[in-house]
Amino acid sequence: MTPAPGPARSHTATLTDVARLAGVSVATASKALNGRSQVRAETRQRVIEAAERLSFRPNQLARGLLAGRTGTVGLLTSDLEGRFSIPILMGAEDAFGAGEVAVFLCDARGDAIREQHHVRALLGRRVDGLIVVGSRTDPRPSLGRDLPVPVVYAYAPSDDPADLSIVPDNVDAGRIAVEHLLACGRTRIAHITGDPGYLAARDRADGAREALAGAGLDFVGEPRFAEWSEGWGRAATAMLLEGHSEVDAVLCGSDQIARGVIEVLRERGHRVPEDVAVMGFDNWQVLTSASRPPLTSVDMNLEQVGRAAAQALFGAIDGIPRSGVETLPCRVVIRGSTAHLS
Amino acid sequence: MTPAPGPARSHTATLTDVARLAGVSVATASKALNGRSQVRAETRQRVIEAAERLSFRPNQLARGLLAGRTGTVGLLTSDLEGRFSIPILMGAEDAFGAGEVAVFLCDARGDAIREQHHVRALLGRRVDGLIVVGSRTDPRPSLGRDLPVPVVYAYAPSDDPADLSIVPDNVDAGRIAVEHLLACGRTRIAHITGDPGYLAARDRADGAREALAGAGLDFVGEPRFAEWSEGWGRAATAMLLEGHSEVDAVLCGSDQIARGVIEVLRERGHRVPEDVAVMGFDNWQVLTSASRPPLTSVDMNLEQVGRAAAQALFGAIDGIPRSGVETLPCRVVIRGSTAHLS
DNA sequence: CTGTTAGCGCTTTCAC
DNA sequence: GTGAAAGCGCTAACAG
Repeated sequence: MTPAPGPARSHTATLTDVARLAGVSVATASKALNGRSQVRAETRQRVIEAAERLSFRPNQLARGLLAGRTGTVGLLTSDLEGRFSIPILMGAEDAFGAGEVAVFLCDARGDAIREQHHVRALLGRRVDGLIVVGSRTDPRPSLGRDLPVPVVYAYAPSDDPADLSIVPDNVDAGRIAVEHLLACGRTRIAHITGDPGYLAARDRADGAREALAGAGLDFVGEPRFAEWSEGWGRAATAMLLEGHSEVDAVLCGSDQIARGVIEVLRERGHRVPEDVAVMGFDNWQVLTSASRPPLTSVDMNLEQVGRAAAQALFGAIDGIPRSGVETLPCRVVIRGSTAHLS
Repeated sequence: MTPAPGPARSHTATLTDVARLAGVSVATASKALNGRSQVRAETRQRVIEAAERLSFRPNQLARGLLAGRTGTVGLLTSDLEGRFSIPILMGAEDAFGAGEVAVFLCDARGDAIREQHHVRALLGRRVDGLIVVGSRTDPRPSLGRDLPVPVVYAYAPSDDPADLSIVPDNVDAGRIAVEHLLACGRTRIAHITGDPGYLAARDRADGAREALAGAGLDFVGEPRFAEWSEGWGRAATAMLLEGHSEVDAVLCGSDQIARGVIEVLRERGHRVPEDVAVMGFDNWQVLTSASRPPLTSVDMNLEQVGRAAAQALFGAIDGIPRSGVETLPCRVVIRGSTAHLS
């Protein structure tokens, strides 16, 4: 009368089995395997051997039940296909994987209901904490203050300042991008970027303008906002060249836009980088390295965002909470599409 | 004397709390909440209200401990950054998320040691099953036959035929690609593809050649194997045009290669698709839709691979194991880069 | 219909 | 040093 038509689980070895085989009590077996000091060396050895023979793995469920801590965390993403979630997720997985923490992955598909459902499920599994990964840097609704476990928001900050959020510093990203172009001797810099509804687009533009102002300059023409696409990069470049043929650098809001920009520049006989330097954001390898010339780009250090979020969560679990929005610096990755004026 | 400097867990409500508040025994509370029939309606109501007031969530650890089933599975990837793992992972997450199963994500970073470590950790957490996601379609070492839970391999098949593997049908993919080109009236078809060390490259070429043979044709020139890159696409096209200017279609081993091919074709004054049709594999949106013209490509249906793997795992957990390598069909996504000859 | 009892696998006092 | 016993939160027998 087996409980179910279930799997032929050949009774995974339990501590009781180990203890019996070693001829000791479960208590002693437990102590022996967990390195407790109150065990005779010879006994410990016998237990360890028994455990090995049975390929015993302690049941973490039972442990967690007792300890009140499960060594698991929930990773809640809103869109897995988006390419920003993945590096963050990798960073987090990395930081956790090093320790003894396992990660539950849940994708809410951008749906609040689904998200709520996942949160409840995760809490039922008694995760020790939650990381919420957004797909854009605009603030998102907080999960609330009354959760029984700490939460860290990554990439997309929570709209509640009492929560802790870790995000890349897009303003600074715009700043260092322009600084690089200035260092290359460029002074007539245009900006072609993406959807103005994205905070990232506005932040980058703001930072860039700030850096220009610091050098007593401004953009050539107004920044052009529209779409994060190659097509827009092409269209905007055509327009730009008509009004401002004196341009010597184009800062693009994304690598995709930059690809389009470069393409049209070359078609129109402008050499990159000799005549016009081009740089993008995101440092998306498949685009940057296949570009002709390879594309200089600002890397948002997303893996680091993930790692930092994981570490912050650790801290919060251990009772050292932080709050507010913390930003992480980005970095310029220099390739052939920008170069010093000779 | 709290157990640890741990989180200020304000004592998450337990079934005992609910029972006390409702004025019944834990057993009755359990029955009431789980829809067991032997409870008076009025009592059940009282328990449910109590549970709600305490925002009680049943502890899945305790449940799992008792049931011998945890409702969790492990998803073992070898390279998260690779773009093939993600859709598969999404499909699997999707199929599971619909039910009551939670997914542990582990990335082995292509390292066998790390993988082994993750497997042990997952078994310790008593997952009900494992999905192993590879990053290429070449067979990979089996995790072994003596695991206490069922395993399904996705994308990369196991080298042990006793295991169950779900993979896209690359031979058929090559076949349907050529059939599409033939349907477009093309007969002088060249093949530029990636690393010959990849089974996927060889399979696709084999399938393509088979379909050509069926029409009494063969490739124009020998298939050119080298790298999965735009750069190789460009170089190979230059070579191709020298020896075989009569070509009227190029089947590319990947979308990246196709992008390079199209670029050089256009530079050399060949119209796409009027003079030469071009198609790729993978249907990687960012590349296919930004291409000029948009790129026809073979989609490997990876989400479906993930979903199928999840379903197969369900089956195996319920005691209906399968084995061997099962292939799933791919599909041609037609865009502007291929067109009927007028 | 409801409550008592036992036990899932493990760790932890506390006697011996 | 070692073992007996209690209990983490829950469900499933079995009594009442």
